[in-house]
Amino acid sequence: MRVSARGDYAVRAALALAARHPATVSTQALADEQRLPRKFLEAVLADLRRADVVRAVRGCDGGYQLTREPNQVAVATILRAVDGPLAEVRGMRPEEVAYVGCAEHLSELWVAARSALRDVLDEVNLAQLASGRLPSRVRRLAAAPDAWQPR
Amino acid sequence: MRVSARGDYAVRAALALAARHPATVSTQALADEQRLPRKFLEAVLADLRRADVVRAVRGCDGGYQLTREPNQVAVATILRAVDGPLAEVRGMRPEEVAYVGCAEHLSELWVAARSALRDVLDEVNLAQLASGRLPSRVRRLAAAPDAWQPR
DNA sequence: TCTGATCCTACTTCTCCGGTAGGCATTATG
DNA sequence: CATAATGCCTACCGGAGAAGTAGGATCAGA
Repeated sequence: MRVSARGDYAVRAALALAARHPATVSTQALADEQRLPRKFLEAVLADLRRADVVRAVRGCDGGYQLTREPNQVAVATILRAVDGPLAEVRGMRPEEVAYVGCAEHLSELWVAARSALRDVLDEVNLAQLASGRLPSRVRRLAAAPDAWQPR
Repeated sequence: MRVSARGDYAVRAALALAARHPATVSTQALADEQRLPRKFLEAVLADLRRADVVRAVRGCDGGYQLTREPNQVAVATILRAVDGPLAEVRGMRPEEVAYVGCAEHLSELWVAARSALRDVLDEVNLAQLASGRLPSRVRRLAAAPDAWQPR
């Protein structure tokens, strides 16, 4: 799982918007609050707008606001909007890579891995993440013995 | 989760080696069997050798063999050997990214996602994958309602 | 009209990815 | 000893994407 700077910034900006929902917040304010490069964030927010996650208000006193309630926006939705699909194998979707011989069951593994990812990222929304009240299954994953240890 | 061509090829080559374990198999034979570009596969196998996943036998009739039994080699081990860590956020490990304000709980989410990935990729080994006898938890993930549907 | 926003296009710099080429080192076999 | 098959090493290439940056056009409220 590779979360790019775009993905990271997008989630953080969305969280900042969720915290002030339904107010309108400018790029500058978001950038200051989360210490993000403003111009780059602009491009990221444009992605979120095209994906209909946020709405833009132009002109003086403009900015962005979430189009839905924070508890209706999954983190996965944001990540998909700025980076592509959650899981890819050689640039293709896991279910569409074909294997021969002893590798035949490999697609099943990739699909299972994606499914595991979805069970986390599609099930956590901005309201939960902002408040720290994550679903119990997710909390259990993060609390696993070596979860915070690198491998 | 982004599995590169390197990762995909590495797992498939390892599976082919597992199928003939403990025989020695040449790069050419592996490439033919799984239809992989031979020269590129050479570089991938070099990574696996440096990670001590396979042993190389030089000279005429040389090739590669697994250093351990197929049921002792996790898929995650192979992926880490050729692509880096399973999970990265902005090029860093999930546990070492720091957040301020309303994004404070974000690391917990990243760690949970990595943990979910590990629960799949670290728990499946070459013997299971070659035979298709995946752990029940993994099979259940792949059998989930929309697991094979793109999102 | 002025000001503070978003929006759009373009550009840069750097790194990685996928792959290829050629030659050297090693070893079993005839 | 010669040969052929193999792994090993270095170098190279073209394309794509990542992470920003720059500058200006456009829009709306005071």
